[in-house]
Amino acid sequence: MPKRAISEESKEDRRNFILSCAEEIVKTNGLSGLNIQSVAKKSGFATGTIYLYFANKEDLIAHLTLDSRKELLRIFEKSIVGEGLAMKQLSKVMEAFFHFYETRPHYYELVSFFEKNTGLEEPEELELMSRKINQLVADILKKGKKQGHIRNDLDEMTFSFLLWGSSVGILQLLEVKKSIIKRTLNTDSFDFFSKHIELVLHAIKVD
Amino acid sequence: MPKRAISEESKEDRRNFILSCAEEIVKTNGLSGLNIQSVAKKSGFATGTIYLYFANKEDLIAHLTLDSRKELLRIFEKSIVGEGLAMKQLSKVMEAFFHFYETRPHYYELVSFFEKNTGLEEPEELELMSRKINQLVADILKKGKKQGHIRNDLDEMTFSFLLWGSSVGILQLLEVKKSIIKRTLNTDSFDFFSKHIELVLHAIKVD
Amino acid sequence: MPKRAISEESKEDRRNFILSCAEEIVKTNGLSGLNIQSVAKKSGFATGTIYLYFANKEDLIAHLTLDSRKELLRIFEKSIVGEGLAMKQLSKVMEAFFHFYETRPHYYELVSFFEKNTGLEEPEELELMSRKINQLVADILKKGKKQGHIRNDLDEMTFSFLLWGSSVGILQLLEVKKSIIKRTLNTDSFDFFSKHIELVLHAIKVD
Amino acid sequence: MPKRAISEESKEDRRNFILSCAEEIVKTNGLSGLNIQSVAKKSGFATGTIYLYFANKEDLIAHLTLDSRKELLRIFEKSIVGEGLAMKQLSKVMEAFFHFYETRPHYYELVSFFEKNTGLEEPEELELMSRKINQLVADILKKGKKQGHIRNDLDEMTFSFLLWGSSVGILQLLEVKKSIIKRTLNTDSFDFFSKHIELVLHAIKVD
DNA sequence: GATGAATGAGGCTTCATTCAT
DNA sequence: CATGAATGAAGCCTCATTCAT
Repeated sequence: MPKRAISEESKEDRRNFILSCAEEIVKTNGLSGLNIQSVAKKSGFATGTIYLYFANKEDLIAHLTLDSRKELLRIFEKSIVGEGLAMKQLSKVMEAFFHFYETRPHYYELVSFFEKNTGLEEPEELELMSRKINQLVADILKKGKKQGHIRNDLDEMTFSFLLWGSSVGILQLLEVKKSIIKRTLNTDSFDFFSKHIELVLHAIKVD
Repeated sequence: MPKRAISEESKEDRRNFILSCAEEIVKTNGLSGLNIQSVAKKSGFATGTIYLYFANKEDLIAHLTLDSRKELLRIFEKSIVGEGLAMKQLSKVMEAFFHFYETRPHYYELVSFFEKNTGLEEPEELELMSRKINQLVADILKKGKKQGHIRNDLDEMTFSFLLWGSSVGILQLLEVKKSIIKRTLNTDSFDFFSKHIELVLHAIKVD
Repeated sequence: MPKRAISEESKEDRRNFILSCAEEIVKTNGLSGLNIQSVAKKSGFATGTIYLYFANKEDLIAHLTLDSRKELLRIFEKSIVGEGLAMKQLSKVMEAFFHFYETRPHYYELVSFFEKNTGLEEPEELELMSRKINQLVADILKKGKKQGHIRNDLDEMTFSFLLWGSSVGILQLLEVKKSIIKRTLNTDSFDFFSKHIELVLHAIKVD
Repeated sequence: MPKRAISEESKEDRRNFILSCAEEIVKTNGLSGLNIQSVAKKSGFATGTIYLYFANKEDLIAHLTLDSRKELLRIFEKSIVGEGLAMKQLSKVMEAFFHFYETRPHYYELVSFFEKNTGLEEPEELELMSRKINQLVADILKKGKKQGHIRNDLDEMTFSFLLWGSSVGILQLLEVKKSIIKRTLNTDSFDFFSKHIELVLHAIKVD
């Protein structure tokens, strides 16, 4: 059994290694710059070997996305530790999102990959992570309501979706128009995103 | 009715026809499903003919985007006609955005095309349209401040960018997760987007 | 008749104009950069119009070459005027060749065009000009023999061909390796070609 | 007999095979008749396979040229073996050139390929071979001077370049005008080229 | 398991030439 | 005569995937 366990483990390791290589490529060249040959080269494996670990390119991308979301959930959970106030927690989560995003300028390409390709559904596990992230935000909301700081007439799940969508959209905008925004508004990216946070908090707080 | 004028006109017509064919393809198959050959086939022209009207594929995409933005501006302008209150105008503009978007599920792919391809800058005219749209929103804000309905401590341009980014993001989310949202929240797309409008208005209104 | 004559003339003019435009393109972009569309654009005519003056692209190139050779003959003839000594005349002709060539870096592409395209024969008129140029050199040789300065055991026509071939070859080499030659030999193009002249004269002179 | 070595070797073999197929095409149809598809077809590989062995068409042409030059150097070296007199060696080298060329009517197209395409530089290795060939001739010259048979006032490198250029030019002329030359001069190609050799030797010999 | 050579369809673009007006 | 829009074959190159070893 030990032997098996070891090889199981190393297989998992190799899989993760390939994934990390792929991620680096996406970071550098964007999703469109990702191809199996380059992943093989970077990881030191042969082309065919990649297909031993992933059914196809799409599967690889799915796992790339999944990993990102897993990490995002971890980051979110860490960000609210030790903070009692829901409003503050929300703020922390959003800031964490900003920082997560900043190191992954091409992340939204991954996120949006699955609907760009007609008929492609998100793999199940991927959706699970999304739901967990959603739940985390919804829980904060609920807590905020109890604390009396957040409007009671606000569906938690709806807000969670809206927050996600709007935040991703603004980070995309930053990615696309960073220089224009900087020039026009005379602020840096974080200042800009902070305004978003401020507006969101304002929108949901009890007057 | 000089001959010149006619041919000029019909040339413009054919150009627009090609553009509309391309748009249809994007609608159906997404941007990644757009290729010159398919545009040629759909429009009934030969491959080379497309290149008489557009310098290359990128140029065609640019004009696709440009046309969309032009129409969006038109729609925005029309949406606020006859409405005196800034808050109402903003609401109308956002609703118009929703309806515009609903008929162009792949529009954001166009919008984000130019930065996904490293080094590709937005053509000038394209940026001009963006600026005009931004200005339209900023003007409404300014008016709202005068009317005393919108917070004075809100930079108009910043808000304009944020509104754009968040709205596009939410519409993307709808596109990607329409069914999940419907299932989870038990609402339709417009209801969902209306919540976004409501939150935005709440965020900026004078208490 | 006047009218006809005029239009005849202007037709010839337009033809020459097109030719000069084509030549300029070859000068700038090389023969491979020459295409009917660019000739049309540069000359201000429509694409189809070019085909009213030249049967096809090949025909146009043939006339381009023909014109060059005509001018070359003119230049050769002028170069020997007023010079009585055959050896000096030969020297003058070769110098003239160098200068002619220098302003037409892509001339040899034209010269060699006709055999690169399998089965293509030189148009008759083109050959006539070649023969005339050959004759001019042969005549100088004959004269030089009479003057007692040039070896009698030298077939004039053979030499004429050899001179042409070797000189074109050396000018091509200069074109291709100008910088290497300059660097390696520490001379300029004319110095280099002068060595060629010197060697040729040395090779044929009576000891 | 390690497996690695075998596959390495066979890979090299296949590469050479592709090269030889390409060479045959150039021989038959000229450089302009060379296209990747035809190389693939002739070699029995798929289009994409060619790109496993050569980065692009240009690279393939470069190696075609390189191979030719390598062989030319080999031939030159062999041609002078066992011959002590520099003048005789030069003669042998030139004869060898003639024979080499005769079996490669399109060789000069390869040689001149790299400058016809603006901005295209000769690959380094290619230049190295040129330099070696040049050096071989220069060495013969030097030796001839020592032997007292070749003029001392002759720069070896200059002569080497001139010899190359003139010889290539004459062989090109032969290629283009073989039939005219035959008809006009009543000699065969080798006789014609021999005259060139004779003139060159005459030009450099000590009187 | 691992390899990596091979595949070949697919996509972009060019350009000589034609032809209806 | 002149136009210039249209053609479409041809060529370069990429890359997801397969399969024999």
